[in-house]
Amino acid sequence: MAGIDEVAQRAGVSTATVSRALSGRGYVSDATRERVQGAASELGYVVSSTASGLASGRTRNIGVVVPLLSHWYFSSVVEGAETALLRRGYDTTLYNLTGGDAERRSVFTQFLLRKRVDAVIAINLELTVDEVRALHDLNKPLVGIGGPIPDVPTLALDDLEVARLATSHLTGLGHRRIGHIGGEREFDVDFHLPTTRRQGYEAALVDAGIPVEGSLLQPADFTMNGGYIAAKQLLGSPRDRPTGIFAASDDMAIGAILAARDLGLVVPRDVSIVGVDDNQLAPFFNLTTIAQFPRNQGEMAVNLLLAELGEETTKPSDLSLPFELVVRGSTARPQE
Amino acid sequence: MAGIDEVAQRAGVSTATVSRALSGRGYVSDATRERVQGAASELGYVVSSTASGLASGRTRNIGVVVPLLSHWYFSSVVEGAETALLRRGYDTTLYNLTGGDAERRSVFTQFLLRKRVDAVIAINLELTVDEVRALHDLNKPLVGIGGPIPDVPTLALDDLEVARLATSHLTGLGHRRIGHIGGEREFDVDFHLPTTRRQGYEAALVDAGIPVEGSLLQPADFTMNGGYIAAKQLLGSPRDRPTGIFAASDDMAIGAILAARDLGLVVPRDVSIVGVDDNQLAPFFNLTTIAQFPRNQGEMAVNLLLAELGEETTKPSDLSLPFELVVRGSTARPQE
DNA sequence: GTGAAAGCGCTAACAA
DNA sequence: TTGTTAGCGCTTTCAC
Repeated sequence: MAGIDEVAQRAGVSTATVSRALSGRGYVSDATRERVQGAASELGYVVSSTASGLASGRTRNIGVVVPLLSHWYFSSVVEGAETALLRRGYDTTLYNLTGGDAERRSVFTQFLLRKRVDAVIAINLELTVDEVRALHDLNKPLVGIGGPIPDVPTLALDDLEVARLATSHLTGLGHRRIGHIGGEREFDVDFHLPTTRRQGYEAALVDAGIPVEGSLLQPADFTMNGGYIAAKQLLGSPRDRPTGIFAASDDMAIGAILAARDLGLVVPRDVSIVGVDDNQLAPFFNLTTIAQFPRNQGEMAVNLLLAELGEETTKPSDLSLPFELVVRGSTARPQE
Repeated sequence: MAGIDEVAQRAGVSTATVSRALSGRGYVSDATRERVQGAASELGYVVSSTASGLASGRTRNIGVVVPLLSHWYFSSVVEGAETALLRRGYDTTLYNLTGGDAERRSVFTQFLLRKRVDAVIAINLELTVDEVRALHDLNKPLVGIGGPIPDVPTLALDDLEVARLATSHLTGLGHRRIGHIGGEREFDVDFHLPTTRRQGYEAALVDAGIPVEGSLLQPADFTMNGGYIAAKQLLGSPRDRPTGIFAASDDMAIGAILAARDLGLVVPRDVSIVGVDDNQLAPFFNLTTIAQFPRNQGEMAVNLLLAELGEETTKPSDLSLPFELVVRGSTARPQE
């Protein structure tokens, strides 16, 4: 494969000029630049990332670390980040931490330190002080999604407000007995998302002057099956059955819809159900939900990171992630 | 950060010996190796991948190319591949082709050619001759999943047999009127998977002496909603309604289950339904299905690829991917 | 605006 | 088994 000297020769310039022309760093006249670009493309020349990386210290590669990939949310965030990076000429190197502690340690003490990446995006990961320091010592910027991480700029959803909005949608419709699915202590990893959403639910009840009742809280594991089981519990007894349910994820909300059907209840006539995510199944189940936008989140993280790397980019001014109530057919006024 | 000379100095050897001790290439006495490894870990030394890559021509990084990431199947395959690679000390660089033609071209003419990766895994991608040649010219091995690609070893599911097995399960139970959801011409990309599965369905019918009926074929787009609509069509008319349905994916099969319920039919009493995939929702819906194992597929591809790169590994002897009938509660004998 | 030349931090002949 | 040394293919300083 053609090297930089062949391009230089063909364009009648030095290798230094080729480098400048192709990377956009330093002064090159327009005429020369075009000549070089022409020569490069005729030869099918592509800069060697290893040589360029060694000489410059920049790899044009970003590490993306996820706790899990085979889940709608994470794969969508990664997809959004990868697309944004590719557009800017960056590669995306993926680290999936599903393998457990030893794997996580090796990623943070070996893989991320071998200078393959210029910077790191950490998705829904509570990084330790040591993990952050190791990266900062190497001068690798770090951006988080799903925060907060000390000393790391982090994009985060305001889960309290998300839950409050979802629940207020129900109180606004006139519901007074509202159940909540989520918030199991056991699953309270990841920045206490389940707990925070439960608190948002409670805040909305308080806002509406409704007392919080322990019996209306059903812990679940954020799966459809978990939501199904929890909803059966909530909806099973005919007396003082809730007329509305706020589930902390769409999967659980859909499980709740299916549980309601199995109990002979009609949604939303007998019970209104609202979720969080707006995942790919939500439209099919006609689910009212609080949408979040994972692809866009990945892209925002990229913009934030590239700004730290000194690239020209539209740095997000606000680190709070957007969300939005999407009203579909699973919620309505309660029956008289 | 510590460099190789510091390690060499601390261990009292030359940099060449450090390189050999840490990479495992070339002779080093056990005593020396341990001394070097000790020095390296005390200093927190990690080999620079750019320097090592430039000098050796090996990057210890594999490119994984997918048409789409935010789907259970693809994210699971990538997860399996990434885990297997990480275990072997390799990084995984991800290329998602969702962006369209221009993006695909840039990936194959720029990104993959900049020598960031040693080899490439292509998932469910019909590569062009040019794309394959560009990689082979650079001496980058290539392995496919979901094959066949000319000149490229490819792991593939025998879709004809998968569909035949699913359908035979129904004929074996005594079903004679069996509908099929899938096989829309429009979606017949990706190595004709939909068409092949339809042919397997037809083959099983022929095996059982059952004539193929056009009215029992319902095209759909492999989504839950598509399966729902198709099943409504198939099950809507009470006379000569099929007693069994083979859907070419679990998502469609689940859509069919929900359609049956909405029509007042009980699964499997009134209609048996079988899918393909064994995805994360299948157990919840108690769906009988043909399981495939995407994580394992990613791992197999890695083993195949590492063998081509000359690494010690258990090279898969058989390029056909395993599948398996999983009988759950959505299939039963037809009613008398 | 462009060229000459000195590295970037390793690996791999080759020699010992 | 280990050390010496010449690159790997670029980028960047400095001089012009």
